[in-house]
Amino acid sequence: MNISLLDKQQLKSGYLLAALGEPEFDAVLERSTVRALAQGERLFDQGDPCTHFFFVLSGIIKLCRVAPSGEEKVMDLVRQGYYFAEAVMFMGGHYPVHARALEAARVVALDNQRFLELLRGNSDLCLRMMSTMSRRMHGMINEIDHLTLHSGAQRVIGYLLEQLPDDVAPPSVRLLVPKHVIASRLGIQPETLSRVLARLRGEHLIDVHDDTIVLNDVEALRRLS
Amino acid sequence: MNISLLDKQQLKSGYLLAALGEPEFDAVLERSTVRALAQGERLFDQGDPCTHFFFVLSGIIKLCRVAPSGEEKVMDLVRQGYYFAEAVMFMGGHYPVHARALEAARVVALDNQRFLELLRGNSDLCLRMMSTMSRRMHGMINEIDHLTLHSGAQRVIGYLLEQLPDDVAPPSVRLLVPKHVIASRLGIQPETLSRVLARLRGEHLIDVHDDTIVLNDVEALRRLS
DNA sequence: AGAGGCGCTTGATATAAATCAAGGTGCGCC
DNA sequence: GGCGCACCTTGATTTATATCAAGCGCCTCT
Repeated sequence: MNISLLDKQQLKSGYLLAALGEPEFDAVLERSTVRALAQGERLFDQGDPCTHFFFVLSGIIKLCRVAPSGEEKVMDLVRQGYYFAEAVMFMGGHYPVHARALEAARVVALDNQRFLELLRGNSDLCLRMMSTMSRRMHGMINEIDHLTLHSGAQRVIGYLLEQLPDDVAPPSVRLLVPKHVIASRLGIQPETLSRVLARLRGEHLIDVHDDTIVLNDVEALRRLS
Repeated sequence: MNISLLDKQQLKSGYLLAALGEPEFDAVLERSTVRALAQGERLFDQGDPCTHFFFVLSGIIKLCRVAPSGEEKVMDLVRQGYYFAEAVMFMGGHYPVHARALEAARVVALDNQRFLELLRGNSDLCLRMMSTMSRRMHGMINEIDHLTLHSGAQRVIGYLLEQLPDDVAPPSVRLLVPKHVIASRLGIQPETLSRVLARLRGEHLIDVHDDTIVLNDVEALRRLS
């Protein structure tokens, strides 16, 4: 599928490509395509040869690993306006995770070869790329920290605080994905997530209405996380 | 402390700087210093302003986080010939972990500002840097995977196999750091590590002599990991 | 309308790993 | 020498979380 003007604008507004001039930007687009994915559709599997990286135009992409047992760990949930798999191109080879559309989604697939050519001659773009990668690494360090040094309940609270937009009153979070996906993201079972939320509700720290969670005492929650 | 010729050679043989020509390499060295650290000595703390990244000439550097409770999680153990904290410079700000010398160590401290200048004009160096960062990210993905999808015993086995040099017979691993450090690295308690090793010993899958572990059945261990 | 399926919750039970506790070994140091 | 101190091991107990199981509300499809 070809790329509409609107898509182009969205793509260019992302941090990574904002550094590019018109001719370079067009050069990237030349070999880029838009992929529309149905709910649950596969974008790539772990181990697939890595040829492209991606930008999310709409919808949510789930990046996950699956254990031999079939159990699945959600590594990341990528939303509109974010990139993913951009770091893989530097090791070539294969995608280290599976990518699935959690809901109907549209992504831009950017050609690795073409982009590497561009990087070779544009160290400003390189620095942006490295900044993006660095940010991602910090996120992973925090994730490892949380998985090892914090309890399940603490990770849940941390997730809620992380998702909290800083402009809403009362402070509240919309869960945009099914709870069992969030549980996997946090490395706990759905039952455990349910119980943690029930406990927090019992302590009047939060209120739950469908997929909206109101944080009644952000300070107290912050102390607990 | 100044940099000896031998140190220079070691530094230059690392992947990252191997791309540099003589004048550029000298430019990097100009603002670099060698730091000798005693056992247990602090190199930097989490939150310290990030001004340098490092290369290990000798000894072992421990990168860790510590929980409010005081409990410590070893994020990485950096050996001779490897870099660390090189990705932090792109986000500026602060070190995300503590760095300590596990044993007496010598490191080269490379000035971030100077290195960034160099990167700005050298996209070949940029690509090497990105490759290094990409490799590190893959390691972190695997770490998160292991922490969530594998049991303590499986992580221990995975660690042993990872450390296994591929040229020794019989297949064996020298633990170069105290066992409680490895336990923290794996996200388990020292007692648990001890028990796992005892169990594997009981099943004749490994033999333990002091800090050397002989893997009697690599294939079987690989199946278990 | 009824059947089936999915997502979620709640309860009962099981289990891996942490914690608590004690003892052993080796080592530096007074 | 012998005392204190890491480091490690092993046993007993506790605890957080997973697992198993059942039930509910909601949606879709026939």
